[in-house]
Amino acid sequence: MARQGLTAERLAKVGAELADEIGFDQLTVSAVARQVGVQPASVYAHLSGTGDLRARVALLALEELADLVSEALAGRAGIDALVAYADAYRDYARAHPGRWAAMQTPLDPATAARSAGPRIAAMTRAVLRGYDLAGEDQTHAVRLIGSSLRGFIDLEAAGSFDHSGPAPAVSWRHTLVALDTLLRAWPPRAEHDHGQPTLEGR
Amino acid sequence: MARQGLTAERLAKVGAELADEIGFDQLTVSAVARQVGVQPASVYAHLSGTGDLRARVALLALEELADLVSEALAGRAGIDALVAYADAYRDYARAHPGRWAAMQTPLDPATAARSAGPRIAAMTRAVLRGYDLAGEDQTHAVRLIGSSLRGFIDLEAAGSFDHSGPAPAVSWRHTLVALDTLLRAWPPRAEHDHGQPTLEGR
DNA sequence: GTGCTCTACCTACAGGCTGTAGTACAAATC
DNA sequence: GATTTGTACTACAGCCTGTAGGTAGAGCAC
Repeated sequence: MARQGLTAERLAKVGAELADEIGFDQLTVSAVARQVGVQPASVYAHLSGTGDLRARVALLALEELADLVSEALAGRAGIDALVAYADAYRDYARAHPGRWAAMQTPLDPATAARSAGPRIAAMTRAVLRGYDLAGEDQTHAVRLIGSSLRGFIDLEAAGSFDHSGPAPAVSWRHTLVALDTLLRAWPPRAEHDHGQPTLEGR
Repeated sequence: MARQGLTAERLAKVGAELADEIGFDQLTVSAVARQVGVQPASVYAHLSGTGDLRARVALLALEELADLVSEALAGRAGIDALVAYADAYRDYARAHPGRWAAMQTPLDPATAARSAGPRIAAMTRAVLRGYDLAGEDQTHAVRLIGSSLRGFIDLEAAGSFDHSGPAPAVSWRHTLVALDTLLRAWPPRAEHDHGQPTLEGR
């Protein structure tokens, strides 16, 4: 009855917190409405639906992560920058699993262009400035780093590392050192009996 | 009216195909019922609900992938085995996006133990037998490989590589060569001005 | 073939979520 | 105080889940 002062921004913020608690795939218009103590229909005055809600949470998460990465990278280079960059990702994902999940769902191209995604991409390339990479090699390196970090974080979040060996944090450190090693020696060369079979297609 | 001969196995198979078409997150009891031309309630005679349906699709996908990987690895070692292993993963994910997504969702521990997951894990370690890794190093290597491949495949599926540089397949080859290089030189060592800052915690 | 049993599949329904239409009431402006 | 604006409401239609209880076909005994 009394006005709550709902806005799309506030709903996105509530949605982000709720996603961290109950999981991004459980995030619905109804859940947000319940959380702020309002009827579901009222939310539709500010959001166009569940898809809109989730996209806004994703945008919010990208902004937050971009800010954290930006802060982490300040004044660092080489492996220090790489570690700071990677830790910013992993720390964020662990602290905010719902927002992390939100960031993984593809945005439509127009929205993606307006998001903080490009800002993050630029910082990723900035990390690689500490290494000696030119042209396409840089793209390959960006993709390798992105793949490894995202894969590790997803597997850790899914609990895939829970039932074996040393703590994930130890493997994480090894992974970062390994990536640093690779970047310093880029491009990698297959030195194998058969020559370079892997670059010949199948 | 006429009997369809529904079974849990057949429903899981239909579910797998449907997931590839409409997306794993759109896979519901209702959708499967529609697909086989039956009332939703009838499906509950064979499955305990949407969760059960999705878990069965995941198990089916794990079996399929395990068979493919097993076949791909036969008679190969070293980088050839690594490439065959990785390509089996990527090919499967590209051919069956819904089943790939199904495999990513965590199963409950009891089900996971009975799945083809352990079989796949054993084959992953088999790939590493071509390299000289002992004890914990092997675990770290398994995790790095798993992370990199899964991350790459997920990013490619999400379309993250669509708007830049060379074709993903090119980066994929580079990634595999890079991983091979790393495995041959394992453990990686940080050779940096500051010593080994990354192994000291933060 | 008649009757029995099992079970596959059905209709009907309760409850939750989405999204739309139309309404009441609070706040801001004049 | 009257008007305007917009916030939040009730009511509803539609789809999905999952349960309860009923019908009919398949296989078997005789």
